[in-house]
Amino acid sequence: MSLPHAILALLDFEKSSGYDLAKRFNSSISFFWSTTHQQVYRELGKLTEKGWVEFESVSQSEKPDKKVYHITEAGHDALLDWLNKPAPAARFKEPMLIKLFAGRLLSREALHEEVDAHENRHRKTLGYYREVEQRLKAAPGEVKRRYLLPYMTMRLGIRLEEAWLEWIQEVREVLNEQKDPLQKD
Amino acid sequence: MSLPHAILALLDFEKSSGYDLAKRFNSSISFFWSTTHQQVYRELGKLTEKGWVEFESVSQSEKPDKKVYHITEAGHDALLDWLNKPAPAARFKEPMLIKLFAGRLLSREALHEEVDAHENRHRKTLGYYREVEQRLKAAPGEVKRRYLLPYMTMRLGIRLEEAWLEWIQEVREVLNEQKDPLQKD
DNA sequence: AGAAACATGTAATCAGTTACATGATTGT
DNA sequence: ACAATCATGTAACTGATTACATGTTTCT
Repeated sequence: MSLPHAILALLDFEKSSGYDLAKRFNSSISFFWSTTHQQVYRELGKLTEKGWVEFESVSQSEKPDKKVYHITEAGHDALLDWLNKPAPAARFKEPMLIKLFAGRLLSREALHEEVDAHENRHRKTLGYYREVEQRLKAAPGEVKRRYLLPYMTMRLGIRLEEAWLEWIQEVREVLNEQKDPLQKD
Repeated sequence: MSLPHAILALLDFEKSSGYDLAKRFNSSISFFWSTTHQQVYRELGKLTEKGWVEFESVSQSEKPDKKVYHITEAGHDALLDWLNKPAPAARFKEPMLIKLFAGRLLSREALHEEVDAHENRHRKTLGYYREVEQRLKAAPGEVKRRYLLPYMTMRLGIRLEEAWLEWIQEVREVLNEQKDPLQKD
């Protein structure tokens, strides 16, 4: 029930094509909402039927046409309605933690590999957020004001990534038996 | 593709009924995998057909019968196969952050309400984890050894909750205009 | 007396993923 | 030559949620 409203929220900021929306989902806000272009196209069809969005076909020279969607007044109202209700519960599914949970069935090497892979992934993501952060800090005042709350969502992303990386260090120490976290020492 | 393996991982630790599995999902490991009893029952049916789990009906005096499921050798093998493959990607969906992202359309009061509700939720969860942590630290050595890696997954839960709470403070300061995080001062 | 917890499930629907399909342009 | 990016979509399937259904015991 949140995807259509996430799309409306993005379009309310800036009109864009389905393809472009999918990209926005999978770059800037991927850490709290991700999806595929297939789902976006399907959802845009439903939103068009409801009259919450409309599109103009833009023919680009030498490139395939694109449909640039924008939010309508009815769509804006629907978004406001949704925003004024309490947010649905979060859903977090992390298969890697199932592996760690049952990790006593794996070799130390296999566990280290998994942990290394995750460290790379999280370092990369954190690096990306910090880049975006620096770019935003260098932007004009009006942009900063407009993007203040979207930026705050990214601040959480940064804090969560930092927490992950600290935890990964702790796991490594435990795997190497340099630390026994359940002893009260 | 991870739920059946999450069930196998839990059963590999300790046999239990469908009802009980659902409870285990929604208490100890809910922060990285949650589900409903309906889904668990359906999945247990499939796992039984595959021969990866089996059950015994236990008639309890004065209570309805329960089916106590345990993992089979084939199930253990299937779990090991899955554990030896790289973990699928994580999925995190947090509707509250959609609200904050589009928060410029809301009143300051509405935003504060949402933030307060989240602070309560995360404080409660963190309190619960810390209780479990204290109980584990007081447990016998064999229990500690057995639950070392499951405990490490909870350690991440603790760190993520702490990160959320710190971030919520930051959001509050920004909403109260006590802080402008995009100024490089 | 009523609510919550114990215990199991079916049915219907909704959300999300994977596979397939097409065709042009740009970069290595 | 080959991969990647731009740009759009359909179809099939799998995963997850919500509503419904039943009956007991224990707690307030």
